[in-house]
Amino acid sequence: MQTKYSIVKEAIKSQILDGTFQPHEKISSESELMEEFGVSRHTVRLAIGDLVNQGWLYREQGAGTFCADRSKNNAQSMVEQKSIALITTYLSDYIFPSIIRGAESYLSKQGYQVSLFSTNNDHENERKFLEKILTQQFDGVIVEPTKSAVSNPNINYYLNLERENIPYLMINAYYDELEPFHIVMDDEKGGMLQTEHLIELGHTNIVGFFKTDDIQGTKRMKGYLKAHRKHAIDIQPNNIVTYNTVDKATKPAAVLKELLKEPASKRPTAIVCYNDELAIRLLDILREARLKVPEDISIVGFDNSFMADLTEVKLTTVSHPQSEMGELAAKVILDMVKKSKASKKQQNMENDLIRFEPKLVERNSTAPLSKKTK
Amino acid sequence: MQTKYSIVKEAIKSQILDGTFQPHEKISSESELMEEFGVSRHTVRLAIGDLVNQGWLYREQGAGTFCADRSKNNAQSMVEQKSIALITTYLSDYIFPSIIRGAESYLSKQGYQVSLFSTNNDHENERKFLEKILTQQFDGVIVEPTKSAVSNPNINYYLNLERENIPYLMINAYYDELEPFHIVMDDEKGGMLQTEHLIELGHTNIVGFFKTDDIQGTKRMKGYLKAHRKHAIDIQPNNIVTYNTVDKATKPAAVLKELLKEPASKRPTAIVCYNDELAIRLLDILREARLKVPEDISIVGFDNSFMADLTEVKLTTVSHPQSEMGELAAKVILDMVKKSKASKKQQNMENDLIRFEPKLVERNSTAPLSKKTK
DNA sequence: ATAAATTTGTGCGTATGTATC
DNA sequence: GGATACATACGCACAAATTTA
Repeated sequence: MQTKYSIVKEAIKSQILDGTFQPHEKISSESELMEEFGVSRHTVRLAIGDLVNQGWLYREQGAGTFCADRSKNNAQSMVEQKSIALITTYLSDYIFPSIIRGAESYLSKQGYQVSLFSTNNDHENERKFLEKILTQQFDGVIVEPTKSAVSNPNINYYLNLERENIPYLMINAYYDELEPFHIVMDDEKGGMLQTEHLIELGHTNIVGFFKTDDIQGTKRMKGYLKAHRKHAIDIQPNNIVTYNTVDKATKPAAVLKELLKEPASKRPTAIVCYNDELAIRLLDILREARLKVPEDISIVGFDNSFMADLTEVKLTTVSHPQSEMGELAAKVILDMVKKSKASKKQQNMENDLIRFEPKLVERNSTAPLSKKTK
Repeated sequence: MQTKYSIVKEAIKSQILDGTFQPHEKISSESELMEEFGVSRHTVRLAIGDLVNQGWLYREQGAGTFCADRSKNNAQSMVEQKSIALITTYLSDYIFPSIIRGAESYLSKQGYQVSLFSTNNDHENERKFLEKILTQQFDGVIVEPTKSAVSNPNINYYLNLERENIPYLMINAYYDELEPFHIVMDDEKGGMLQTEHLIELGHTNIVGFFKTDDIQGTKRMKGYLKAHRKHAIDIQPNNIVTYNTVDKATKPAAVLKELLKEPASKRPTAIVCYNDELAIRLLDILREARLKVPEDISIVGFDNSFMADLTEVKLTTVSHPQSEMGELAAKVILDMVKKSKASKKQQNMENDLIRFEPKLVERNSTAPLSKKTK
């Protein structure tokens, strides 16, 4: 070892080994080392660069160069996996592909790999995947909660993620027990928008269909109720219909059929739907009943999915950021990953959530209450 | 990656992965690389330095820089990942989510992890992902080819997969140069089914729209031609319309508009579409032109996607196995993985493909040629 | 066999950009 | 906002090892 940079290298290494520099302690800056050893900055950087590559040091731009904590990943051989896990309820249906795409494309661009897990809204699957994620080493996890409105049996697995310092965040909804960072719609406001839009069009007999095993559905329902209260409109007893994942294909359609049997004066003149998927389903029922949308009955969807634009009657609906939400989730999780790697300890985000503002998207499935149905 | 040295780095890594540089072969000298990339020697050295540290290259003073033999250091802890990579063109659109779901659910059940990569039908992205897959260790790869009808610039990467004994298979289409195992529709027969159905309904002036930058489109077109020949029907010169991914949103719609300007006696009475997505798009055009489907004009889609059932006019279309195809692909790839692990040498499958039989799904977008348009 | 050319290794100076405190 | 520290990039010079004429 006679080269200047290896002299510097060895000197620094000694200082680490003899405890002059403790783990996470800042070492001298490059310019200080220049003076100290009487070499150029380039030479200092060569030495430090080698030590960084060998895991002795790590650099932080703007802050300094720090002694690494080598007690940790000794055997780990730094495979540089760079992968993020993405757990969603469904992956092929509805707006989920768009959300996933937003996340996938951003993460790909950043050189991360995306591993997909879909729970089919089943807690058992969620548990299996969390186990897998804990076993292998993922850098971070994006979760779309399974049945977020009911209590979650897998809380312990999430706590383990925290213990192992694997950052995670939730989208669309969150488990209340955990208070994780989450990115959601303002679903309550969305529900209000849907309902107020109809009220402003003159409707007072508005039936609402809400899926209540996830948190979005309960919040949208809350918005529906609030809108009625705000405009001092009584809600007909049969006008709130709740359903679950299991009966989503049958119950709302059946209930609507029943409601339509009422005489025209009593039956609802407008429908608020939990989402576009349901709205499209109900459109079929209305068509069968020979009711014209929006002349005879108005209907509002939620999520502004591709479906809203596909049918003959273009749906009035509420915007959902979809791929934008996915991309934001990707950005935030990478940020969390970076921070967790740097500090190796629990971080606290300034905010614990990001909320997207819903907007009403007016198309032609809603119209003012017409005379004949009055 | 915008820094110059990482551009150089990635470029060199690509050349290693695509086989330009074989193990122990000398790569270009630093001064050659300077000229080639138009950067300073310092930058070249940074790039090479990184790659040396990561084990891609080794340097010999006075002799040159050489490609390392990476097949050796597999001692690398063998984490028993059990993961499969899935490369598709799109992941959020159309029938792809269903295919992916079929594969994902099966692989999950078998304890495999699924990593998703979507190319957006761009060869450049496909290359990036193949590099990633070669770098990390995947057990197997399912590929949905990007622009399968045009020659593929990434053939070398697939050959490298074979060299490294990573099994792969293709779905929906395949690269002709490679003769990989593939699972496809019988697209030619599908095209015939579409066209014959219309011919049997009495149509003779049938316009066909085909996306010809993937192999499915060209095969479906072939089926369209065959059906005409079989029934000895001449094809009007303007009745074959081809388009590509880039102009799919504009060209077919514009061409159809032109065709509809013809007098009723000359204009087509039926349309064969490359897929349902296009059919839905064209339905909009027909609606604008105040033509009733199927009374005034018949239209046939392809793939039997969820879209076919969503619109006011339910599309007559050709079945696509979708999630079934995904699941089969998953089964086959696991089989190949098992075999490749057992024998450690090139396997030959008995068959080199599985072909799904298409079936016509009759709904109400097609009708017998009516008197008035005759 | 020797000299010349080539190629990597070491080292310095300088400038600009960007992140952090 | 300003100071500090690291990140990227270009230029030059000479040394040491190897190959080639």
